[in-house]
Amino acid sequence: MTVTAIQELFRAKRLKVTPQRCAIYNMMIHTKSHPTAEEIISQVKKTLPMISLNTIYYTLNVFETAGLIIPINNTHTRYDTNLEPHHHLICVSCRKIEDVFDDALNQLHLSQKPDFNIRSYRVEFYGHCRNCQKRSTSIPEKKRLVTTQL
Amino acid sequence: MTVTAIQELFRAKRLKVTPQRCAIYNMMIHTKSHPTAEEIISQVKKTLPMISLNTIYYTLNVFETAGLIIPINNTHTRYDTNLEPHHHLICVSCRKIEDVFDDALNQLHLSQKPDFNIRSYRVEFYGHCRNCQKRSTSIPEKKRLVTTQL
DNA sequence: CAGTAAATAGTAACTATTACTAAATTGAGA
DNA sequence: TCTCAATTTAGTAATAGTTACTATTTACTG
Repeated sequence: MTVTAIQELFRAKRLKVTPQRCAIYNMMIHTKSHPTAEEIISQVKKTLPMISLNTIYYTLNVFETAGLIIPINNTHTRYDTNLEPHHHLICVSCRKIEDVFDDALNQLHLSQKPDFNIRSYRVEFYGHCRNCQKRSTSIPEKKRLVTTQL
Repeated sequence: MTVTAIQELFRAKRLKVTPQRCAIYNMMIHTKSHPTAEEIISQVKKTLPMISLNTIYYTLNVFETAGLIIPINNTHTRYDTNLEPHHHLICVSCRKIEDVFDDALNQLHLSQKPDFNIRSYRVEFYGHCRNCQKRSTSIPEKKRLVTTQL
């Protein structure tokens, strides 16, 4: 993805095009790992030395709200005693986690990666729950509101 | 699951049987949600008022290492720009996240829950990577070592 | 029962993230 | 192109989830 393609993507999402945003997104799509905020800033600082962690978090929030990225983890660690394959519906807006029990999903196999000793697995569906579909853009649990439509 | 069954489970895993552990595990398997440490302690305090958050975290760590629970989230939020269905191998020991691209896994469907507007999904496989299988019990990224075998 | 290794709970520290805000920058319209 | 309003940036400070350290207590082994 070229820099101009990134700019077009931002404009399509009604996001302002700033050097910081371009650098952050450019870094993120060119890394194979799933970077943390710290990993992002350490890379981006090579081209934008003055960038703050604050901007990283703000921008990640904007990207997430715009549907450009998905956070894999989340602040509050949640624990599950059910080790059987079962699955989760995660509302990206209000963060609620709902269980799903589905036979077809309980029989997944992974032929590749034989050297990885798999203990369990789960499927996470990301989307908007019934409530958050009504409220459309609101983000109840996160206080900082970003007025970008999804 | 009865209290004696819990005690037997602990002994089978070579964990010491303490009132705190029994109360924590008992609370966790009797809740449908995926409780956070805060939610756990607020419940457990009803029977063990003196229990500390410290013990909650220590015990959760023990349970996790023993393979009794799986944390759904994690401290460092990781971000992913790849919104296409793709998947992750997560080492429960060293926390490394590896990508998996598998055609069969990219065609999952969820018939139930029609009121949840799904944007994307992913499969997470939990287990031990090649390196951590050798080292068996070590937990590189977490500093507090729990000498419980898996 | 006695000895020992692990567990508990308290205090303090750490660290990822968010809040607040003044200054700078972007994009839309004149 | 210039101006202006609204957003974005980056700094400092605060918050909150989690971990570190440690003295005391408790649970298991023999």
